[in-house]
Amino acid sequence: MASSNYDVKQEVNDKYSLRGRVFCKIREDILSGKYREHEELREVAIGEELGVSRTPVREAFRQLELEGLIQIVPNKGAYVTGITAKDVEDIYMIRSLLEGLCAKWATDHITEEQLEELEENVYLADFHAKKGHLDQMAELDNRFHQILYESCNSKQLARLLEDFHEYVLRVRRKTLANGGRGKVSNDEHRQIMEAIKEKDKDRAEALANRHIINAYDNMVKNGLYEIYGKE
Amino acid sequence: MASSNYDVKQEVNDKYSLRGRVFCKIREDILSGKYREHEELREVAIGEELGVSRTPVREAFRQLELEGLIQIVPNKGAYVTGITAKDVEDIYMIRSLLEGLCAKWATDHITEEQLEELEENVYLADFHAKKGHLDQMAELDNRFHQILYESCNSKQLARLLEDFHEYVLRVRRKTLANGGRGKVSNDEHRQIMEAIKEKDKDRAEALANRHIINAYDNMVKNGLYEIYGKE
DNA sequence: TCACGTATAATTGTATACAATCATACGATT
DNA sequence: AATCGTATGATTGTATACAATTATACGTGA
Repeated sequence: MASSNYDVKQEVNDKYSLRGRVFCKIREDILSGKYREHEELREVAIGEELGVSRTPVREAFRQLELEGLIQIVPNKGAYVTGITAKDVEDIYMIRSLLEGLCAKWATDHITEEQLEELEENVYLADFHAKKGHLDQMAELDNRFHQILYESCNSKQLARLLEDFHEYVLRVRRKTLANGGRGKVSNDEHRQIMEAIKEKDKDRAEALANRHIINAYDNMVKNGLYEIYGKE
Repeated sequence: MASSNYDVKQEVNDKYSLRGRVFCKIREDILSGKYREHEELREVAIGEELGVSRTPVREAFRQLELEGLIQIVPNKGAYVTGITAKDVEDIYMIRSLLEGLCAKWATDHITEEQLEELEENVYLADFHAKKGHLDQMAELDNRFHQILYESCNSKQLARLLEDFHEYVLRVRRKTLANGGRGKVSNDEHRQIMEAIKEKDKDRAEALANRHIINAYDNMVKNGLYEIYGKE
């Protein structure tokens, strides 16, 4: 599962280079929760763990800082950024608008192949929802949105949404594992897919908008973001 | 003028440290057009120019890559990213939505002081518009939007908008220097300010939306983005 | 003349060494 | 006992050295 989540960065940051590997590894460790919020990351420790010197680690840190995953205090250290409840709410509201725009643009630019993959995705997800296969559901959900990003014909928007998508991974993973939402979420995917298929871009936009808001509401309803600080 | 544009990054990247200075300097040189699109940036050359070694330069490169200003090809080099006409269009459309959201949120959270500074800003800009003071107009325009970013009560949204705001600086600067738009733009600022003052968040959102679209339309109308490639 | 391969130079990638800064602990002074 | 100052250790910041990779130039062969 992790593979598809981080592949996204390959273009800008090929993970087969040392630096790329270091970057991806630290990022994965943060997103997976291995490094906790406000934890201090030491250059040598991480370097030794990954078998590299401080240099690649430092460069990875600079990037992670700009991604917002860590915060570097000059001459002091690097600390894992805490995501507050407010941050999560903001990001979902922003994402709602952007996913809507993405769906609208995708309606104009999606290819036959991409549309078919969307249909297949929804169909498969239906199956896994019935079976209760949470990992596959998460994977398919990722892929559904990824297809839309790819088909919106905008590198700028795609880059932005990919960043957000990953940023809330810590939260989102827990959300999908929650009862019922997987099925409902996929129904919303189907509606979005059908709107795009019928070239109704305004409906696609509105549905995508709603889809993200619903995901957020569901998260709040289940108190899933109490895990984050109130600050 | 440059000072206020780059101050924004101070928080994440204090410019009084060596690395911060290097980062800001290179960024400024790219935004100002000193380094042209697709130009290759060599670590030693820039290091010598700034009187530092390759290490801080490399770290700055990593950040600039993530900001989208340069692209690093492994084992080859760092190249200034070209902004295409399509990129500019996309960014304005995205910004339109986000500036709208920002204005909406600002309506709820703006303080008396911030509102007063907005009023003062609009009043002053009116004066400079009549006098044809383009530099001051640009400065006030930056500040107007910056105040909104600060008053929207969302670090996430503010960070995003600040990034975009800077990203299109190369374009925007030319736009404002264009006849008439300065005055019209400030009129739109006034309307937005008044909507916020009257706590009409939906109107503020719609006006802010429109404000960015208008800026873009004006740019297109004047053929100002022909300077970028068509790719 | 053109194509290919090798050698050399240039540039980036990584590791290490040293300098500067910050945190901690201990002791002196009040 | 509490507080301040200093000393020591730990950590980051920067510079440099070396390795790996890539680009260029030249020469050889067809």
